[in-house]
Amino acid sequence: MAKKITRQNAKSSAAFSVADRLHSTAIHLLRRVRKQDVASGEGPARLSALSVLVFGGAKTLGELAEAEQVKPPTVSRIVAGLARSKLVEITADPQDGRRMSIRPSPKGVKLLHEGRQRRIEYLASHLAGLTPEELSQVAESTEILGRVLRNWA
Amino acid sequence: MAKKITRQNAKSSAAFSVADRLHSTAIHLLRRVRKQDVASGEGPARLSALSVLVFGGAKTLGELAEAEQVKPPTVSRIVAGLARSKLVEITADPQDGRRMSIRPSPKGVKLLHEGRQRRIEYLASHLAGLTPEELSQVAESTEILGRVLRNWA
DNA sequence: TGAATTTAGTTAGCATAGCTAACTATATTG
DNA sequence: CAATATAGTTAGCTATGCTAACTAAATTCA
Repeated sequence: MAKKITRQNAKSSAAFSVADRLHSTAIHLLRRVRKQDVASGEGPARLSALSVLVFGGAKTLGELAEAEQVKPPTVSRIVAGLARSKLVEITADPQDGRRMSIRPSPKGVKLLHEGRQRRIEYLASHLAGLTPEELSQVAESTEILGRVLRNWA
Repeated sequence: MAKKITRQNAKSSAAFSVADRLHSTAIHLLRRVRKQDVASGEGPARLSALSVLVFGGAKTLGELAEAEQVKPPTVSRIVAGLARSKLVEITADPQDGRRMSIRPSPKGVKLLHEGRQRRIEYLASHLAGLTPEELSQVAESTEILGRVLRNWA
């Protein structure tokens, strides 16, 4: 039986192709960028968590797990690593003895910004060949995907 | 000393912001998609390597390492895992006894396409809220970044 | 030709990062 | 106050990245 071509099918087909390429591109882009991040001495999960803390402010372990979309035991180790490197400061919640408040330390803020700088200079040097139009298209697309992520079920 | 504002600075500044958000977006997007890929029973590195083999054809271990931007020992284990799951077939190069030729098995091709289907349906359902214009903007941007990756130093 | 070097891939051992299951300790509820 | 729920940790598994040191095959060259 022949498949009926509808607007919905056309849309799904476009999304199919976009999603697949997006996935592959994201994987390979991160592999490249990760090589710059090794200079920070911290792994990607720790840098990502630190970034959430620096830009989103103090969080409990559970909130951080939620934001990072990983399970509490995983965050527990990530935070332990960050604390060992003195990149975060941890205080107990005086209202609730089970909760902890995790904040970036000045050292953590500094390390994150330096890493960001390195990463950007590296990426920017590779985006140098793009026209301003292309660059703004990438920016626009990133904005769109960021919105999709925030509205994710 | 005041910083001179030039077209170059403006461009760098745009690239700075784009690169940073791109990085964060890529990380969080992959975390989401990865949850779908667990259904395949194989990890992200194996699926990525398998994808390279399915779409790029047979490769030696070294070529695969090059394509995946990881070191030979890492690929060695990835390929061993794929072989254990019967997703690739390995033959010795008759010309050079040191080399191996790694090809996807029919089962590997099937698994990759099924995973691709699952991933796309999942992603597509979340891209459903986008306008056709937004979707094509993401597609365009992915195309641009793919080109950047292929021309990477 | 045969010894030295180079090349392809493996093995061993380390760290990070994800998970589940089972635990501790604190809060809340009945 | 006992039972239950919640926050986080610990233990132990797998996967993925690395470097250093190894094996085996091919190539170079004296």
